[in-house]
Amino acid sequence: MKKKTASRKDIKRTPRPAEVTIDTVAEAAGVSTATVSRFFNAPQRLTQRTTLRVQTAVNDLGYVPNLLAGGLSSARTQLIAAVIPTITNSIFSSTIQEISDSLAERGYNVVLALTGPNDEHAERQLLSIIGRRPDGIILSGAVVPNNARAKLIASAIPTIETWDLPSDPIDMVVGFSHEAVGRAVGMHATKTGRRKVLVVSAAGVRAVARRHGFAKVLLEQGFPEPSVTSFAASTTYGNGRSAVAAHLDAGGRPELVVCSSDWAAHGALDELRHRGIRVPRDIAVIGFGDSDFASELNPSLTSVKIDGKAIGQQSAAFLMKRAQGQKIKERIVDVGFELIIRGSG
Amino acid sequence: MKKKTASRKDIKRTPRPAEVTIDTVAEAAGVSTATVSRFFNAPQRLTQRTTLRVQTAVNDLGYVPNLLAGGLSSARTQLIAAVIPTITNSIFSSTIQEISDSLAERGYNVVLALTGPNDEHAERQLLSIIGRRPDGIILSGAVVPNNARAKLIASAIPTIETWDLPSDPIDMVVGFSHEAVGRAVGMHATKTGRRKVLVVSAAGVRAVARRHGFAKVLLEQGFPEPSVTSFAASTTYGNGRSAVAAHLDAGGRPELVVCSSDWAAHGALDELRHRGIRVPRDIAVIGFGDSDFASELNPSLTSVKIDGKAIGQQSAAFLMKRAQGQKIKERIVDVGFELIIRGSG
DNA sequence: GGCGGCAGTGCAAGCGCTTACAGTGGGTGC
DNA sequence: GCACCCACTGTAAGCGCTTGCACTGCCGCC
Repeated sequence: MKKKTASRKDIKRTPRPAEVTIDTVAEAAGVSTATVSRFFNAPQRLTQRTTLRVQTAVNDLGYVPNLLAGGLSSARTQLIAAVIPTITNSIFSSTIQEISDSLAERGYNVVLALTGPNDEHAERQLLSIIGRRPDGIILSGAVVPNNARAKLIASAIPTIETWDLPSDPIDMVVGFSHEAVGRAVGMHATKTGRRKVLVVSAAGVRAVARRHGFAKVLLEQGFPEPSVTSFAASTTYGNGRSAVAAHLDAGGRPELVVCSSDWAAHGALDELRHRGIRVPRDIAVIGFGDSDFASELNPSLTSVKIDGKAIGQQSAAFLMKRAQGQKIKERIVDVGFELIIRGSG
Repeated sequence: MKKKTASRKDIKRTPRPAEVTIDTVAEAAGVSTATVSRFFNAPQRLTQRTTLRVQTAVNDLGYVPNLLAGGLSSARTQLIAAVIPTITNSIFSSTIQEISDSLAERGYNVVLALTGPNDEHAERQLLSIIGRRPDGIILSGAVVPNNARAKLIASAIPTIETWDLPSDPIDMVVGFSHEAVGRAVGMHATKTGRRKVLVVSAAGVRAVARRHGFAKVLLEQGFPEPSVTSFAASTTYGNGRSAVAAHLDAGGRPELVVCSSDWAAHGALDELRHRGIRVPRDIAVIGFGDSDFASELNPSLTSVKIDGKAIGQQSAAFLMKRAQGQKIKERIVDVGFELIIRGSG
């Protein structure tokens, strides 16, 4: 539908509150906007004299470049999205911290997408994240719904799945096999001959994968199926305590308690001590995560160490390579894990 | 400098990889871009028929609106910045989580600015955050350098200082008085008559404020000055253990150990038990933060409860009010705290 | 039958940057 | 002395949205 329209040149609209823009600075410095832009993005291209003039104008005006405009124009947002279930007690925080630390000086920021303890908000969060056109997306512990997965792929945003080794990766992967962790713990358990096991586990897919790997080894070695107490979200100190208490009260007499987090293991340890049960003589305890306190407990806690910081470093390196337009041949990195055997068993 | 330039109409530039834009959708749906925009931002303004056509086009094309462009155009980014020292073991995570949770369904995302355990990166991070033009900035535990403070004010971005009650606020405040917390703990200590105190404390300004409030009350009541063991960053389980161990080994015989975190208190508790010292009979222990495990320890831990979630809720409410253009009269909210006295003293 | 009102939609001017290309001027080689 | 280069700097066309106004057509009312 065509219609004749008056010229807009002379139409007054309510203007939005003026902002100090690159034009303001350019005028003040007596240069073009391109030069001001270069001052921030390619300073080595300017003469010292020009640099000084722009610097002065920037300081005088207190100019802070609008990264939205810059990002829109350059198609580089300097934004990395971190997709995790929750930020509270997150085992992934070391990874995020490392990514932020190693990329901050290049001007990157991390934007969070919290998908909820059970991925309730995964789809909504991912859509909104894709809308922000980050230069990279780090997925940790969140399950990506199919619809979002398709959009993620279509978006062509570099994506890294971490803390796992998915069988059908979206793009890049930096992680380890939870199944293998479970098997390693299982091997250790069978080696020490502890037949009756209580597993205190979260219900998430990774915790379940570890549990399966663990149980598999036990069964293969002719050990009985372990008892399982499962919790909806990630396991806490309180979960560990109450799970052990309930199990014992119900007449369970385990020789080993395997927990899906060090917190839970810590709670288990305290509950056992509280009941006068010796660790590891009567019952051994194994955690997961090798938290900072694991080595300081009494007895010190046997646990599985994951190098979350290394995952962050590798992920950051991947993203920087992509940012420089390099192709990455080996897109899957297994950072492995380490079973650290300490006093608790 | 004017110069004659050829018309650019016919100049070919290397085009950037095409993106599905609002124009693509508009064409596919047979409507204008304005209508597509309204489909996302004011759906109630469209007829059902139009809505359907746009919806179909959006689905077919897998269109995800570019929020950078939208933000630039509307001057609303739907981005909230959270400025905190570190994401690992952060006491502020409950606040951030709550802000994200309560604002996510309105399309907001949280972008992080990690200033470092001792605010090393505060200035750089704040500048980059201001550049992203968030709709709000939540400051928690970070000390804002003067230069950044000036730019923050000039930016006119709604800013909320949390977890403290600054004497000269930047804008809005949702917090409590650390000095008052210290005094409350001090009152409790003097009431129980424990004269010799060891304080295990972080070196940050808020922990120091609590320590001062605490010491002040002790001195006022004629108690001796407490001993202090100080740690650079936030205090850990290991810090608590080693501080207590070192103090006792050096011949200290405190009647009360006050820690600047529940982690440290937990470590202190374990160290005392390890040495066969009874809590609270011989030595009492007090923490800070009322972590989830505080009530589950043996003995349960006396601690100071801060409602971090409430801080998040109030902050989110403030931001939404501002977003709707409302003026806020009472810009300072004291959420208070609660000394929870449990078994440890 | 004419008219005002109104709901729905379109037009097109920005939002504040980046960057491909185009000038400009001084230095260099012959 | 002149042609070339090269290092800097400027010009201006977008980047993909939002939104103030304008326009259209339909309804209800007198």
